[in-house]
Amino acid sequence: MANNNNLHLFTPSLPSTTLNSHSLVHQSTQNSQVALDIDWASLLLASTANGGQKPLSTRSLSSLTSSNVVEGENGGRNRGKTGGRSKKAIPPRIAFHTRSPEDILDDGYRWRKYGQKAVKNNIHPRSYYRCTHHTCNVKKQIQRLSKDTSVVVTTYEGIHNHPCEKLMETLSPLLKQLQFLSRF
DNA sequence: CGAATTTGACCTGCGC
DNA sequence: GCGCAGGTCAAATTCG
Repeated sequence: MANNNNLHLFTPSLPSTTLNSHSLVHQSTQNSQVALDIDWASLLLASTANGGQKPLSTRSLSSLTSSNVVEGENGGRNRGKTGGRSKKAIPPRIAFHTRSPEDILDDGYRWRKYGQKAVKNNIHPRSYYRCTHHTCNVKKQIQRLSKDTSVVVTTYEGIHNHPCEKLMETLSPLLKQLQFLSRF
């Protein structure tokens, strides 16, 4: 893991699949519960700042990362045929270890699955998700550890350019009320 | 019926 | 250069 300049690895374990957008409940190996507050936005920004320093060596972290996807258009079949692959953008990546019976953590965003792949040395397949927001190409990979099947590794790639939908859902009535009250 | 998921094919990068 | 492994696409299928 020493050569993962671009990947931040956290190992909180969740008792449930609910991932609050601002905090995690961290369960250590001794089963003692520790509240862990995380400022997600600053985490993401921090990883961005660290981002473009050096190319991430692929296939590291037991194949958690790879591909250095070219942003946006030109995916898929006709790639490379007509040449001209531009410089690779290396999006920031953050990996979470979570102890959960469920694979998919509810992080407040909506994700659409676009692939699943069997990974070497792991009986569990890796799932690939993309944010469903049309202007947002944040991706995440979900993989269960073969050693400890109760641990799910979630790797986020990129930064959301839109607010968390669930958070906005929760906050919008409050905001409306605030706006109403501020008129007085 | 539209949205989401599944799944096989295809593409790319890396190691030998 | 070749083969392997990982990542993505898109048609088919399933689900709400």
